[in-house]
Amino acid sequence: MSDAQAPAPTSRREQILREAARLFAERGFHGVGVDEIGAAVGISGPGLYRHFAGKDAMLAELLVGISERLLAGGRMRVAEGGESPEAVLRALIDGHIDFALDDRPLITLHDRELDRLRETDRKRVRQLQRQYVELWVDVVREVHPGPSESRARAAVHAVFGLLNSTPHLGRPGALPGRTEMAELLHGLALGAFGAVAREAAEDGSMAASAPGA
Amino acid sequence: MSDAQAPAPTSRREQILREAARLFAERGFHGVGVDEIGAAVGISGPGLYRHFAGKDAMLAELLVGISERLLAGGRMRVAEGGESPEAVLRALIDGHIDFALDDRPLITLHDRELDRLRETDRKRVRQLQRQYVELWVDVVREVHPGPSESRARAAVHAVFGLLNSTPHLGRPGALPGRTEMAELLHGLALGAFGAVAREAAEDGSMAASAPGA
DNA sequence: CATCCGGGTTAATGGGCGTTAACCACATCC
DNA sequence: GGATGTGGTTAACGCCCATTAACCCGGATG
Repeated sequence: MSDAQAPAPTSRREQILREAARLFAERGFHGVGVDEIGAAVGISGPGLYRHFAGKDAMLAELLVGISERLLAGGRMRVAEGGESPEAVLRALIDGHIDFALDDRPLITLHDRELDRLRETDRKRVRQLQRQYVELWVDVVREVHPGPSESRARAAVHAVFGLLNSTPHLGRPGALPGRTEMAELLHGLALGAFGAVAREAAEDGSMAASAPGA
Repeated sequence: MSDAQAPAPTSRREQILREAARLFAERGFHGVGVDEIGAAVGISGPGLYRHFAGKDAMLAELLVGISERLLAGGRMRVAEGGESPEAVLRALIDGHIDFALDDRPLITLHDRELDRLRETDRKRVRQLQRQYVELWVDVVREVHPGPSESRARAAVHAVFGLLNSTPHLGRPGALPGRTEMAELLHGLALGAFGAVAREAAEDGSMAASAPGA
């Protein structure tokens, strides 16, 4: 009915990438054999070389791809510009959460296997990541004008760690479902950012804030 | 026979472990060769086998070791029991931050290479981790009685991600120094935990979704 | 002095794995 | 209906690397 011979729909290549991402995330780049990746998509062994130059090329495409999509998504949300900086920040957070929850394996790879790339690809990924971070930093500083740039940057890194924590979950149903999880993460991230502002306001001394019990 | 155990403070074995941790964290377990580890401590190649049964044994000892130390530290702080649950939580946070900042490579390994362990070691590490998490969950719920247990657990996981974010830093001096960083992370973690309480207070329902079942 | 033995060394072994070679089947095009 | 190209297959090659073998040396031991 749909797609008959459209220019490369969702087949093979992407299927391979998806499975490779999952396997790499589970057992690490070096921990996965080419044969396993093949098996995961029904073909076996060197058949993959009809689609990719090699194992490295798969990883490179995955990492560059996700970095680009993250940055593009972020830029889009910033460009759309909500009614306020706060709205933009919330949009950034939600976008990142969607990524973390839906593309869990990719998020894992993103900060785990970067060093396995060829110099040139690695530089590209790093640059994209840096731009993404700076995007957040700008928005955060707009919302919370207090803290220094380096503080804001560190906070952004930390919140990324927080949002990306989903991959490290305990398997069973010991944790909330997706929508509740998204909502919770959103709140945690906002709370963290709020703290950096509050802290800067009070400065130095310990917070010890027992919020109106 | 004679147990002339030299009280050697930092002896070989530990030196090897430290270097192995650093290398594993940098390039992944499979990414670093036995020869490299040897070279890092001045001996070369199979000389390591005078100290360890094999490469796996090193990783196992590292992961079990860090998990035990984390849990022991946590238990100690809980046992000491500050003047209030809040104080205990702050102590837990500070302890974890010290770990994350001082034993960066180990923290990295901790959630990166767990699957490379033999079944038995892996189970042990998982159990230690779980106990550590539950320790936090109890304290958090004492401080913030609102949220459900699964929410609290997810929040703890997320805050771990936040606190462990230090390894993923950009290299240069684009980030605060150690003491400032510790203080900042402390504030972020508290802010995040505070948020989960506030959030639960506001909409107060929907917590009843029993997982699993 | 002879003997252990802890801690090293280099050389050999062996398996795993990425990649390449050689070959094949089918659809499409002219 | 033969040429062609696309997506597979299995077998072979070669490297990397963990582990083991065989040998060695300095210092306690006695």
